[in-house]
Amino acid sequence: MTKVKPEKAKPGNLHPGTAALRPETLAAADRLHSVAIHLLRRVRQQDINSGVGPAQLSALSVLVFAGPKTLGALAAAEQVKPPTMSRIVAGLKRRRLVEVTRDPHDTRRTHIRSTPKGTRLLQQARLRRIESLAGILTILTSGDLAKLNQAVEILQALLEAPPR
Amino acid sequence: MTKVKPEKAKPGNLHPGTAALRPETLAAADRLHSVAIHLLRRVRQQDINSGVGPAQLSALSVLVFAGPKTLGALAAAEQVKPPTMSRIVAGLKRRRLVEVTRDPHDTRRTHIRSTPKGTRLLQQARLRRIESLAGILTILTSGDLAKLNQAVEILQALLEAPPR
DNA sequence: TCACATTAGTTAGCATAGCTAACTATATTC
DNA sequence: GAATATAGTTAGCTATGCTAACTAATGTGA
Repeated sequence: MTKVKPEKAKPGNLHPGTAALRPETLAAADRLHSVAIHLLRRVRQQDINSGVGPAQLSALSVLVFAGPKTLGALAAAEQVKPPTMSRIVAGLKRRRLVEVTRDPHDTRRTHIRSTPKGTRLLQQARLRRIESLAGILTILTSGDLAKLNQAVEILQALLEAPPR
Repeated sequence: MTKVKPEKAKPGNLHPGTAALRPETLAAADRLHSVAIHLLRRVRQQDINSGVGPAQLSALSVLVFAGPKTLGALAAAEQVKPPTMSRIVAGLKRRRLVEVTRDPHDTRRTHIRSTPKGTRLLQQARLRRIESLAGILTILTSGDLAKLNQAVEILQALLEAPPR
């Protein structure tokens, strides 16, 4: 947290360029929000077993699935400022989960990549999460699972659209 | 983070009492997991405007929507240990967002309730989140919105079922 | 070419948030 | 009434977020 203390805001004018939101859209957003929170809270418990903090795990995930990145690019991907990412990477490096090299053409830049150990650890942590979630989903009928998949597809498309 | 460093785990035996998970269930869990992460990451950006940290905001949310709680009950609701909640409540108290009183029948216990200021702040923060999410959902056709609502209902039921 | 501006990361210092261990104070139990 | 159990707090560690200020390297332009 920073020292910012607005603590005052006028609801209704938060999306200046957006027309008034319909009540049913707001209600849907509310329920979706709540369900997403509870879902992730459930699976997040699994991460304790990895022995690595959430920010390090998340950054490592980017490196494993999107390939090596410079520190700045990694910070941007994680929506975090460079000093924060600098420390997260230091932690990963200390645990030998990533390798850091200097760019030969621009020695200001650093390239960060997951080590085999890092990739292994991430895959296991990810599997634990996914399995814990899948364990919940097994109760579903195949029909309900299909409906769920449909909704996930809709949301994926929505999130890929550029933010207005 | 604590000093726990298992960093080793055997996938496949993580749910001892659970039969092997079907690949399509795992795939569905994977996609659902990913979409939930990106969704919440998007709305979480709104919280910066509240001037209160995420743990305080979340605890305040419990107090506003579920009513007053003892420190222990609040810690349990937030899946956090008592010392952690003790500090979170101290922060909320310092900002005059909650009131803390002692139980007259058992003076070890403290009762924590949101102040009007706390309730106002939370409602505004919540509205910002919901509106930012609803803003994304407005792109949807009413058919897609209905499908989404269905899926949310399915998930709600699933999460209310007791964890095995 | 050399001064200046820009860019990439790091360091320092602050606040928040998680934990365990150890403590205080109060209730409960035998 | 002594021992035990329960509710919270304090102390001290790690981790994660920020801004401000720094170093070092690169790019630009007169």
